[in-house]
Amino acid sequence: MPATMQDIARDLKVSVVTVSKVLRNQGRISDDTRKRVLRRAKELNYQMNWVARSLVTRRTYTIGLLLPEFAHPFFAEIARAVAQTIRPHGYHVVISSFEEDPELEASEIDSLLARQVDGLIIASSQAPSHLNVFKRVQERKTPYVLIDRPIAGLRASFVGVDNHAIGRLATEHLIAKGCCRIAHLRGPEVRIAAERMEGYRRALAKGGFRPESDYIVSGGHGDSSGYEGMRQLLAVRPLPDGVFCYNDPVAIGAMKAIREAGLKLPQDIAVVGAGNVRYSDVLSVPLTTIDQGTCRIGVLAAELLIARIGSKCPIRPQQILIPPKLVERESTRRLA
Amino acid sequence: MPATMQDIARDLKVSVVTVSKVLRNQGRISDDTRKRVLRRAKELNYQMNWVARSLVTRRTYTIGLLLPEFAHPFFAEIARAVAQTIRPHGYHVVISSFEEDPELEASEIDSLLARQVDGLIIASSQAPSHLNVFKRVQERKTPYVLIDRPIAGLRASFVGVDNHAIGRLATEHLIAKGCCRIAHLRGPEVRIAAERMEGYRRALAKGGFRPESDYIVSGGHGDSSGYEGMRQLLAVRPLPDGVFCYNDPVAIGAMKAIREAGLKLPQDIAVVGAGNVRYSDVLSVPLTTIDQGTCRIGVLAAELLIARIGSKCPIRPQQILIPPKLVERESTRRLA
DNA sequence: CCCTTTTGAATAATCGTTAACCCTGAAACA
DNA sequence: TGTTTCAGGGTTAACGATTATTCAAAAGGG
Repeated sequence: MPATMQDIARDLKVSVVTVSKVLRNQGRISDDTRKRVLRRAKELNYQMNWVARSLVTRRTYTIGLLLPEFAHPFFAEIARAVAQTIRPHGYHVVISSFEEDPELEASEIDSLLARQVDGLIIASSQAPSHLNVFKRVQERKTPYVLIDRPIAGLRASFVGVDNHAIGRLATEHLIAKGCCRIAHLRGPEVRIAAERMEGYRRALAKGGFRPESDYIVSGGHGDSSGYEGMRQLLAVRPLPDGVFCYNDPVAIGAMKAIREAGLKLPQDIAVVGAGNVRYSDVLSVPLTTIDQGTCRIGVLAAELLIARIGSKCPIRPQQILIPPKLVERESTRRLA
Repeated sequence: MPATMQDIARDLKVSVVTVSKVLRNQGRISDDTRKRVLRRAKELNYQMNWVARSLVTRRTYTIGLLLPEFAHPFFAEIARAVAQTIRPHGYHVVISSFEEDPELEASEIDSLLARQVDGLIIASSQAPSHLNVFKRVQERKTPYVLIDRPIAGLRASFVGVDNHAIGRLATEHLIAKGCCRIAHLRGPEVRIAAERMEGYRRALAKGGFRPESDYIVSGGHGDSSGYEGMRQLLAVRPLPDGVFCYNDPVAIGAMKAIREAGLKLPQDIAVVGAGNVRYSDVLSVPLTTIDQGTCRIGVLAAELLIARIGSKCPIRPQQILIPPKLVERESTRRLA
């Protein structure tokens, strides 16, 4: 039903190629013809059929964005940044979330490849032992950039935050604030969480503290696991006077538990989160957190990908680690 | 580089069509041929080229999702629901946000049409006087569903919440809780905000209260405008003892202002939000709010759209209003 | 006036699949 | 024996663009 180049060409008694050239501003076309084509195109309300163009140019101007879940503010923010960064280049983003399910992730990657996306941005949940999907991506020579979660043993571009530094910054801050029994609500069994904990450990050691295993509680990445983790910590004696939480939601859950226990925040227990998620400054006790430059992750990943798509010869993988920044708020504002 | 049906056909000395038929489970093919094709396809790691298929079938199995901004939890949630609902049907979603800019919205819609999406889901920011974009969509006969924000004068399918009921529910709840000076922090100058306010007004009138114009403050939809709006309200005498806020972020901002003023929540001022956004139950004073069935909006819109795409003959537009539900939490839990 | 350039546009050949028809040989039926 | 029927496939022509090549006419040059 919508007009095609053929319609324009027929009406004007020129060839389709001529129309195509005018519309792309390419090739030698007389001013007269150009104007007639343009006019007729406007009259017919012509819109390029991108599917047809993609078939021959092998470019869809579409990139796939694969996220564990995009209701999570962190990933939502990244999605926004990616979309805004690529739009000026004429790209669109096909988004998909796989709910932390590696198999679903793999099948979605294949699906996006079949749709001929020009590139992929992935916050992957694949175990380092299951990298077949990525082999398939590489065979196709579809550029891709990993974000947030690096994968050991995969030579791929990556944009993320320095998780080790997050743990270090948070812990050093708590030490500077005079805490001497610093606990850690760590995240799930993935690399990022391990790195943050390692940063915490190093900072503790450097500060002259001995790490108590009672002070480290494992959990997930939601506020409920933060809440439960904190309840567990509240049973430990002596009570910790500072907690570094895996991320902001966990910290928010932890703060709830602390309040419910009748303890004062930050006087009795100081809390540091990570992520600088929206609303973390609007809580009853605004949360001190480590900003991971969420927005920049999206922007940089997108720019990196676009650059790779643009260049013919494959550039060598590039790793970008964004240095985190401490954002001090009330949850650690105690007499130092 | 990736294998095509031709590669398989050549290797097996059959025609491309035969391969195509096998891969689609269509037509009469002997069991032997079928198996050989399937085997070779697997060997070559064959993946359908959806662009090519789309060109001839005129189906991309892609829908466009247009949102004002998807870092907002409300829209992020909808996006998730939409994506999950359409995935089982083989659809993918191309997402785009237009930052509340009607012109950008229009150009994105055109852009998505050019990409031959099978359908559109839009939370539009178009003024009722600028509906040319939608005329273009209708001309193409691309099915679309409006969400969240209805547009007067547009015969289109719509899924949203009953905003009038939201205002009513919230206000009646405050009245039931014994508030007698109920203020309203209203949203921006759009229809939804007006409807919520109308619900508030009606409920007030029905409860026998006279609406004071001082008690209604206009604002935006972010927490900062809630904060400032509330500061304005705090200067009014007599002080309100209950506030119905346009949405949860506004309510969160308002609660911050109330706390800063040294007032007790909910004893001095009770607060009701709307949206039941994540984290609204994890605040220092968990927020009483009106649940708009965010997830259901996404699911229903997606199902409606898929149904429209599936049916040849255009079904008549369908409007779905989801009844909101009160979620009572601490921010209004006072002696009734 | 003939030859070379330049200009402007047409032709032909894809791109990877699918839709609509057509063909062939063997079994079934009369 | 002649006619159907049907299984199992092949042929041809799109789909709506782009790229590469070719070509005719006008323009320039000696």
